[in-house]
Amino acid sequence: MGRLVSDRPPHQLIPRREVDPRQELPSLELEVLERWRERDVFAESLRLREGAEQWVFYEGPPTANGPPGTHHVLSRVFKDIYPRFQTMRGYRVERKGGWDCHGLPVEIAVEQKLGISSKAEIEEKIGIEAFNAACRESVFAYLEEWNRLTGRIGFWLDLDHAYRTLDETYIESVWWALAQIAQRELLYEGHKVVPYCPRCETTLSSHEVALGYEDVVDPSVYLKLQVSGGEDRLLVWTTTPWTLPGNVAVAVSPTASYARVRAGGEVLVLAEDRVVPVLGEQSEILERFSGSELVERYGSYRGPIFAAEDREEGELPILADEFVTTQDGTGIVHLAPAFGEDDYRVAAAAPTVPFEPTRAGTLYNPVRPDGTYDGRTRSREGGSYEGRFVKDPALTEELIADLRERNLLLKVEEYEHSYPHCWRCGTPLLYYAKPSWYIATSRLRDELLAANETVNWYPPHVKHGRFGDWLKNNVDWALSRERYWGTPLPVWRCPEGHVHVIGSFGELAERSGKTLEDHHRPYVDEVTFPCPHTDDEGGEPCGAPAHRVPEVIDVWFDSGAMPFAQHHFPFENSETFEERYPADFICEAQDQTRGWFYSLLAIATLMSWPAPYRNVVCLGLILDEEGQKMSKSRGNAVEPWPVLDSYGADALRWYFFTSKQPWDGYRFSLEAIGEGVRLFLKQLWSTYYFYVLYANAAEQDLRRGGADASDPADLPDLDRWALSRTAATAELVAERLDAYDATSAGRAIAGLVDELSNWYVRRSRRRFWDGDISAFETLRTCLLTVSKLLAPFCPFIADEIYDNLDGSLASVHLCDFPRAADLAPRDEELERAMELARETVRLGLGARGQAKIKVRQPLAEAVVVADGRERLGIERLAAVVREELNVRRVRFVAAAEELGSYEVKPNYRTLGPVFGKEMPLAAQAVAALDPQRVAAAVRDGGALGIAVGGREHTLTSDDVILTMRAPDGYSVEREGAHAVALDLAIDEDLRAEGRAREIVHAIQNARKTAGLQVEDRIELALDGDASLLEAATAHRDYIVRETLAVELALGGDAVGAATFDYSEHTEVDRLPLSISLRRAQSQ
RNA sequence: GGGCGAUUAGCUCAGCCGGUUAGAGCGCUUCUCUGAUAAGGAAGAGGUCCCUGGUUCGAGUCCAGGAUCGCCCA
Repeated sequence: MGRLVSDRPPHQLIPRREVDPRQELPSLELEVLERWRERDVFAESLRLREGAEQWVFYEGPPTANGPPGTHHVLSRVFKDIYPRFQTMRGYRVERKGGWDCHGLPVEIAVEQKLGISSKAEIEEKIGIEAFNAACRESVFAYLEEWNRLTGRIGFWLDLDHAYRTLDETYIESVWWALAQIAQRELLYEGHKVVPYCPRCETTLSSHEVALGYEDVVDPSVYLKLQVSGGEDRLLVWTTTPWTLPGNVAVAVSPTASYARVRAGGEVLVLAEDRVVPVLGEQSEILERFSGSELVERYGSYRGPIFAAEDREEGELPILADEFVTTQDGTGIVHLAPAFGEDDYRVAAAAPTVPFEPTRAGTLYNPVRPDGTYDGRTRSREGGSYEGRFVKDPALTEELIADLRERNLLLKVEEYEHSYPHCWRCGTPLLYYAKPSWYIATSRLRDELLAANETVNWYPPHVKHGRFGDWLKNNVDWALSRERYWGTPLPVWRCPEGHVHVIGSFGELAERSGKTLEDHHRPYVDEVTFPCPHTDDEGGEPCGAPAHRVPEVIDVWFDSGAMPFAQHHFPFENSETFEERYPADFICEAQDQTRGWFYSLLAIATLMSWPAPYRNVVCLGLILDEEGQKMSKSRGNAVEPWPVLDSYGADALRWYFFTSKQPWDGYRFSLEAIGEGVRLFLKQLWSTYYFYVLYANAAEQDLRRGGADASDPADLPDLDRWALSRTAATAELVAERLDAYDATSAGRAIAGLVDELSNWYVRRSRRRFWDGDISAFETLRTCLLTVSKLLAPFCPFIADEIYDNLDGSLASVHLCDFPRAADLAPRDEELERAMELARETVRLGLGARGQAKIKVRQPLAEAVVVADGRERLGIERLAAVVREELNVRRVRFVAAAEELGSYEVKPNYRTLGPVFGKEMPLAAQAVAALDPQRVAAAVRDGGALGIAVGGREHTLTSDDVILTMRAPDGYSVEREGAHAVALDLAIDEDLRAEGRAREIVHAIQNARKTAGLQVEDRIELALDGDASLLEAATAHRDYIVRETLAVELALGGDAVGAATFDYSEHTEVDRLPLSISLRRAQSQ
């Protein structure tokens, strides 16, 4: 941060400290962090807005049981920028942190640490109490690192009062919500078909399933099931014959084509595509019809396939559903809702199947949790399969033999496929319906969709795309998990089956007479109370002992409850909750569409509240430079700390904000971060450094000048231009940030900094050297405005600049965001004029380049072709053009005839809609006009008509585009309607001035080589070619002034090299020149 | 298999309501300027706007189909 200049009384234009032009940004950031801490800036920024209208942010809680990665930095900086912006706009933006504490990932981490891998081991070896204690500890293993990173990247979040989903208050709010849901009769016990290991008796996560795929050979069984009321037989294919006792229906594809086929004296029905593969070339197709027609025609078949003591012979329905394909098998599948997810879904939806998912008892499942049949299924001879393991090959043989005996079997083949096995014990997994608690969200589908309509999504396509589709296809929320570390499901049930949902800890204590300090498992499992259920007439309560069901709840319910649970609503803080509902802004990665974005909306809708958020920013994925997903196993993950240490947080933030729209995902590139540092942060820093350097150098002048700001109207055009551009940028940045478009906003700031650095400062150097107060005022105002605009993006460098150039508040983050009213008024005329002047300079430099004449060589005249307003604009800034092009005069020519002739083209954009199909003819008509007449007419506002297809049209100036044609014999650069020509004649006078400038340039280089400071005065002697000395004599004052020479000796006699510290021989214009100089002793 | 998104210069990205010679930055080549700036300026090389159809007077832009990549879901 440079040394503090403390002996200096404060003056508005004089910075507090000097600045290191080569400042390392990461170390600067650490100092700024320290300053924030000392001045308690974050808390102060909240205090400052006390009583102001709230702008609400919800933190989606991460889990702290692993280290934070680069993708977390991404979401955290986006969670930071908008709250900072809105705070500066005057809102009060509380930023309560949060931690997601429960769930399977935590349990798995603990299992690994303890060296166990099954539920049995948890319950028997470790015990739930010890296991959960370990989880509680493990979940915050990386809390320190999370907090450190959060601070380091400048994410202002209230970590001291972060909510935690494991807190008692949090759990109680969740229970309350579930009790509300139960009261609306939206909570029910059904089944969920899950991958299940019958040996471990445990459900496997999809990740675990993926671990255990193996290629196996299973029997592939073709069944022929006789339709009701006819002899035709449906050909049904399955590779899991053990599921046939659970069969309740068959399904076909509604759209596929099916065929009746005569084969071996029977008529079989199967998908037309499958006739040849299954039955061979010889089969005779009798008839074809679609799946829907098949359903209509047959309706049902004779079942059940295996007799059971609780099932009667009768008819089972044929259903149609899209999930059935004709890629293999027969295009007809059997449905056993207990053993297949599709089966379950289709059976549940069909009114003809006596199965209602919300009534647990209606699911037909003849297999026990250990993978053996219960006593119900009967063989052909009436024997029982009780106790037989369903995947036992011997049993499979018996089942097949039984089918064959009953003439239900067409054939058996072997089928090789990839099938999931338990990664722990190798047992083939069963898809098996496990009892599970659901929330009937599908009944609220319309409400969910309506709530979604009130939300602004960024990017917008998520609303009716990914998220809207998900809501449209909503299925009931499978809420329960047969695990340990989670919010216990507050459902108690008595042996009679009466269910009671507890809505508060107080209620539980009252009913049970027990008070718990920790409502996690296993403690809560031990609490019982007499069942309060009464029958419909009232009367005596049931009174049987009610025990809690063993499940915990889905962690997504935890985090989705955060709008109220973080405040322990409704038990306390009702007002706080109501003030902070809904959120104005949330932001997470796009994978949260089915996660937090959904759980928030679903719970709010279940509570009959409006949508819990108004604006959602969905971030994309971070890929590596090759476009590959970052992963630890692949070793291509970029860790945040090294990036922060070498480039800094501002650099990383800037990259995320401005390199592209965040929802498109990133190809993470250190090079791109470095580019942002070089082209933006360093450019800003050196502009700032320039100001500080010269303000300190011109201290005396600035003090004399007083601190009164000049009247903007009196400022030079260049100043007014810089201020106007700054105001324009401020307007745009606020507008873009309001639209959650940090990318465009940031790029606009970068554009402004570039204009300040490469145009304003470049054009104003001399004024700063001369101590021109209005230049200092202007640049300071622009830099301070930039620092405020930039504060939400790069909070560190912004704060440093503000603190040094102003510092009247403790931090830039306590300032108001720049408003139009506080800034100089826009002067759009001037902005356009400057644009033209810069264009003119560009063309002029091009002309110089073509003529190969260096810019240092002055020329007599630049001839600019411009007319009307353009001419006025450029004329206003002629001094700028003159200096930049190093010409003595700028002359304007209005008519281009002097430099060339016009060419006229039609403007398709305006003429197209008028002429439509006739457009090509109209274009021809325009091209046929005499360009000079068109130019004249347009200039004088005269009218010019064309006639096309019998239609007259009067051309306006917008309807034609006039361009310059190449002239002959001039050095001219043209673009569009502008052209610049240079007078290339160099007389003696110009030559001498050019040489004087070359000499100055050579002396400046010599000064630099000699190691002198910018402000050092010198004694100087020049010798060499006579014509150079002549030029030096002619421009003596100029040379003395530019090189800060207190003495200038010319010619050989004057040079006694020994008395100079530094001396060199060089060439100017290929003529010899020797330069000798030394620092002047006194000034 | 379904849904969503992406595809523009060697690289990273802009490109508005469809308008006729598609832009910027980086990188490369040549030149140039410079006492804040590892910067700036000029010129050059570099494009089948993924492909195929369609709509239109006119398509990078709108529509359909396809390809490739990514994500989500099966």
